[in-house]
Parts: sequence; C-alpha cells; structure tokens
Amino acid sequence: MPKSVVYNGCSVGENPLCCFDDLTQEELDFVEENSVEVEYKRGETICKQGSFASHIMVMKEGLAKIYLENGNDALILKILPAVNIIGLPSLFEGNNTFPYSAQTYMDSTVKLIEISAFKKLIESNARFAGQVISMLAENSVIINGRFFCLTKKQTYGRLADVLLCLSNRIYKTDKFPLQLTRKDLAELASMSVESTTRILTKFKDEGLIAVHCNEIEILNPDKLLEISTIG
Amino acid sequence: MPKSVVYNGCSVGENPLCCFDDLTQEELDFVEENSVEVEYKRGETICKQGSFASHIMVMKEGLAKIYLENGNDALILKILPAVNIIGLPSLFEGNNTFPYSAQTYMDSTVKLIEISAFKKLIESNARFAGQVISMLAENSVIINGRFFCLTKKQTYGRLADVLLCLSNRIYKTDKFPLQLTRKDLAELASMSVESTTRILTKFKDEGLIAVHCNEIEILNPDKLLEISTIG
DNA sequence: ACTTTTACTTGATTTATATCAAGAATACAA
DNA sequence: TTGTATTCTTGATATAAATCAAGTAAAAGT
Repeated sequence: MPKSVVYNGCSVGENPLCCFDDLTQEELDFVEENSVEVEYKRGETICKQGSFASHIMVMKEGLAKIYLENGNDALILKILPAVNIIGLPSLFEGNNTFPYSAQTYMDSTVKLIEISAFKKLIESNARFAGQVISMLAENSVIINGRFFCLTKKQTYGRLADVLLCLSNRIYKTDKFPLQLTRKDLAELASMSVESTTRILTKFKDEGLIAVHCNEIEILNPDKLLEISTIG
Repeated sequence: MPKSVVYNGCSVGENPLCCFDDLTQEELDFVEENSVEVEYKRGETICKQGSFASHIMVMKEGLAKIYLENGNDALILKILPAVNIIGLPSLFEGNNTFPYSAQTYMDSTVKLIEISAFKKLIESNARFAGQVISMLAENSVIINGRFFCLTKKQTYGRLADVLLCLSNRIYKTDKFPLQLTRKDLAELASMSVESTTRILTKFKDEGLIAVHCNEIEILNPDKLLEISTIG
C-alpha cells in the first residue's frame, strides 16, 4: 500500500512562476511592449468570469482569490499570492472568455499581458510553450487536491487546512496578520460563517491556535495537520 | 446580470481530441514507433496514482474513470469516453508520477505513448504544444465545473447531472444500457448507494426516467435539467 | 460623541444525507 | 436446481452542518 497523498486543499503551489526565465531579451522586450501594470485595491475584481479574455495576468504583489460564480454561489478554486499567473485556462481554442473571476484580498499589483502576444510566444517558442504546459499541469494537480479536500473532508479538517495553508504557503510564518475576515475564511473552507467561528473558538480552547487582535498564531501545527489528515 | 453558467458536473468535454491532427507524416510515424495499443477488461486499472508516469494514454475505445484515491476515499475527477487523452497533468516538470488513477468501466482499448516521445514532440513542434495547452486548459474548465457541481449542488441535482451526462455525452441517446452499477452512479455523484437508489426511485415515480431491465430511459430531460440547475 | 452599519459570537432548531439494519431481487456457482 | 454471494431496495436512526435568531463587539460615518 503506497503512502497516502496528503490533499491539503491549500491550492497554492510550491513552485515559483517560471515561464519567462528562458525568453531572449528580444522576447522579453516583446512582452513588455504588450503589457501594462495595474494597481488594485483590496476587494477589486481583476477579471470577471464570462468577460472577454483579452489578457493573461501576473500577480506581482498582493493576494487574490480565483473563483467560480453561479448566481449567489461562489466556489474558490485557488488563492493566489505573488508571483503567479492568472488566466491560462482561457487559452483553450474556441474559448475567448475568462472561465473564472479573480478578486484581490489586499492591495495588489498585477501585470496584464495581451493574450495575442502571449499566444504568439507560445507558437514561436516551444520551450516557453513547454513551461506553460508545466504550469497548467501543476495547476490542475493543485486544484484537484483542493477538490478532494472540499468534497471528502469535513469542516474541522477543511478549516485546519486553510489555516495551515495561510501559515505555510502564504505568510510563511507561524504568526501572521489576519487580513481575511471570518467570511473569507468560511468561503475558503466552503462552510458557513457560524461554523467557522465555532471551530476557531474550539481550536483556540484546545490551544491549537491563538488569536490576538487581528493576528493569528499557529501554536500546534502538528495537531492541526492531524485534524486536516483525518478529515 | 449575466446569464448563469450551467455547471453540469458532467466532466466530459464536447471537443474531440485533436492534438495529432497537425503532425507531419514523419511525426506521426515517430508517435507510432513509440507507442503500443493495449486491451483492458472491465474494471482493470489503466494507470495508478503515484506510479511512474512512463506514458501518455489515449482512450481509443471504451469508457473509463479518472479518480483520486486516498485511503478508502475516492474522488472521480472525470469520466472518459473514447477518444480522449489521459495523463497530461503528469507532464509538469519535477513530477514523474501519475497524479491520479484510471480504471475502465467496460472493455477498452488504450494506446500508450512513451512520455519521452510525447515531450520531444512538444519541444520540437510549437503548434502541437499549443494544442496540448488547449487540451489542458479545456480539461481544467471541465473539472472545475464538476468541482462546482459536487461542492454546491445537493444529491438530487448531482444525480440528475450524472444521468444527463450519460445520456447526452456518453451514450448520446435517451435510452441507454445501464452498464454502471448503483455503486458506480453513487460514486460519480459523490453520495451513498442508498441515496442513489432512493433518488432514482423518486425520479421513476415522478416519470422523469424509466428503468427496464438494465436499461435506462430519460423521459423528461427538461425537468432533470431543471433539477440539476436548481441544485 | 453618538448613530449606524458591519463583523463576530453563541445558542436553538432544522435539514440533508449518511449510516445502520434487514429484507428482496438478482446473479453466480456447485 | 439449490445454495451462496452480490446488488438493490426500503425503513429507522444518527449526525454533521446549515439556518435561524438574537445578542455583542468593532468599525465607519455623521
């Protein structure tokens, strides 16, 4: 029996964005000519599901969520710290709209690259195309992990996952500012706000975490990981 | 307010596999030289999560499921009729194992292509690479739709989805042989076998479907679609 | 400072759905 | 054919988690 994979619902990859590393100076200039940088405030929409996909986006700074919306329901596919790329799934032929929305959790800087320029690079540079493939493939593995987590784990495990993800992948420290609201956390763990509160309180009572004013500290990551793994 | 997208949890795309269309005869020969065709019986495993990804697979005939496994839990990501490609996510750099398992629902024919040969094609032919990107991108859109369905819809909607998917995408007719067991259906809709039975009975009582001996007929697809949409 | 809104917490209730249990139907084997 | 094992069905019960409700705390606006 193989060691079980740990599906952590984290939806943040460990590999840095790398598809621009192998471009020539000429190609880099071409990218620059066809891109702009934009500042977004907290809560602003970077791209809107269903709108025309005119560009590929690169998160340079900040934090965002990528989500599907349908009526009043929203499903977060991924949280996106810098540096990461947004919009690759809109590259598929016959599709010219964004398959998801993206919104910032805090003030963020985003680079917008003309999609036609991006496509031109893919067509002319097979190594670049290979890296785009690599990113798409990794992305699907990450999202599938989150898929597993949200469908198979129950609330405690899902929230433990979210906390560990913030600590390990986003802020990369045990003690971090809680810039996300309970509502944000609830949405990330796909549960109600009330349940989120209750579980956080329980974690606090059991000494797994400490919550100071707008700051959260992971006291017992091992136990949280255990909760996440059990489900 | 834009028209709501219909997330149907179907996880079968509408576009045929097309990445081999633009290859030269020489390239096609190269693919042939580096591939074999294998027959699988119903229930056999085509690829196993975690094992070394030595090849890309093409379903030539039959039907299979692609799923994540973790302990006793399994999550079906996708059902795969012919002609479709399996294993693209194992293309990402630094990963040499299959990120999921695949198992046949019926006797199937699969073509196995050496992954090194496949990668060589990507590196040497940017158009081919572009089509692989397109397939990966489409795939992620499909799986995200299923993700939404399984996390946001409740049992009736999910099962309605599965039935419509079988009818519309797999068998392409209103009346089709029920080769899947209740257990298979339950797994597809991510619910218990008992609930599956109950809901099927309800659909039958309400005249939405008819079940003859090992054959199922969709009598009221519109109503089923409504159930699927409401959730 | 006070008011209004928004965010958070806690408890009671409801609901969807899994699980448990046991019987019926079907398939399979001797 | 009869016995055995699956698969399917149906009912009763348990449970996780949402919803409802009402209050407190914090933030924002006047």
